[in-house]
Amino acid sequence: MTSTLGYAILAILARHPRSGYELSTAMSRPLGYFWTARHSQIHPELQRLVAARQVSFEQVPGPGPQDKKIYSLTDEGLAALRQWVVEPPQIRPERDEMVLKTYAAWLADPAELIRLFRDQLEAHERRLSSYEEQRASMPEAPAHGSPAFGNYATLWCGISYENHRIAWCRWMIGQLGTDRDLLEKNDQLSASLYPSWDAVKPSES
Amino acid sequence: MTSTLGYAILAILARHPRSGYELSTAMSRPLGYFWTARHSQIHPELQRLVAARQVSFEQVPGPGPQDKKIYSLTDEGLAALRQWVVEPPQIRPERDEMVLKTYAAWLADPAELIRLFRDQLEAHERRLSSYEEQRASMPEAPAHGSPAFGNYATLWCGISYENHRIAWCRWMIGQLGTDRDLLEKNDQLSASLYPSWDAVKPSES
DNA sequence: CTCAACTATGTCTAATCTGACATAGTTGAG
DNA sequence: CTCAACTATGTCAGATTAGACATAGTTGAG
Repeated sequence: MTSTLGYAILAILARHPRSGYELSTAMSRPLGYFWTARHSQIHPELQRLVAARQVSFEQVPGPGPQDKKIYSLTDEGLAALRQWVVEPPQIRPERDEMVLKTYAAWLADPAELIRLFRDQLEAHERRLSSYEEQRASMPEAPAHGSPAFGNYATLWCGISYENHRIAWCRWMIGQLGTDRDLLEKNDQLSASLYPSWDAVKPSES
Repeated sequence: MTSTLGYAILAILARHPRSGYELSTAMSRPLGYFWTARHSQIHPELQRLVAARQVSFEQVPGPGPQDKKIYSLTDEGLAALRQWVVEPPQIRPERDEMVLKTYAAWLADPAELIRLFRDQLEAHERRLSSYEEQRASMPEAPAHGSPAFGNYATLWCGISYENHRIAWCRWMIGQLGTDRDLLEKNDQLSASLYPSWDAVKPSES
């Protein structure tokens, strides 16, 4: 019944109570690296969670114009979150635009592709350093029952992911950088569409 | 103007013409590993692409009840696809449910978590073997201008990704398997919510 | 012969999510 | 003082997507 976004909110509130505004800033960085939501999604979801008695709130006069609503988990919310954590995840279909571009990369100019992958490589290297910095200011092996374990384990995943992505970008740049195909390039790009498609088995995907 | 789904369709049609039905089967396996769509999404999108003159179709009496519509790229569609390939990808926010569960993993029973991560590990190992099989029946280094290069490069990415994921699952299982915290477990799980939250700096996310 | 699986195209509702719109007080830089 | 940035909560229109509904002929197993 509760959506995954709902559980994301519960997971943050389990650390400590927050306002909707604080939740939306938390969902951009660093938690936003694996789950994002705008405030326009968070506010209605909080109302739903309150209706479902999984969170409650307390009105506090904040520094801003309006009263802050500080949300916290109810016992019911905590129980639901605990149950959800160990359930197998929904199979969300992967939709990776870079891989899709790669699937069609044979149609493009290698020099332009190299530029694209160099930019990607830089972005992933930047994110990796940011992760490494975070790891440096973190205890080595937090106890499983402490929130720090959640931070530590997600960070480990992020570092592993960025390393994978960096390796792949470097491999692509290497592949595209060989001279052999740069020479063939012009022929290939000017070749007509479907040169002999009815001679090709459709099973080749 | 054209959506990413539109480019996914163009990318498949660039290999060779297909019907909407064939597109939807292609979008489940193996292309579905990085881009999925149901036929209920594909048919309307094809109508849009026809209206935009990026694809055209030819009616063919198929084996089924209705005429097959065989779609193929127009020159305009091919040009649009080529341009899109080298453009920087949209920043799609990551939404990884397993990592979200990991973020909240400190709340759960380590034994149940191990079960969860073992299942994930097995799933990723299965997918990796399927990728390795595909690689075995594939030329070593296809020319950049041939569709086989697209297959080869996406497969390389998939193998790298599964290796990262497998490494992370194994690391998690190792972390959770230590006895030290199994002993602490009962204390932690029965600890009350927010034991001293107002003593904690809210900056700790 | 019957039934299930496959081929083939389409529509519709509901959920999720983005980006814009709307309002409004505080704080600090120049 | 003024203006931008920040804090703070909310709504709404539109795009994307999943899952169900709808129809209907062919093919092969038992």
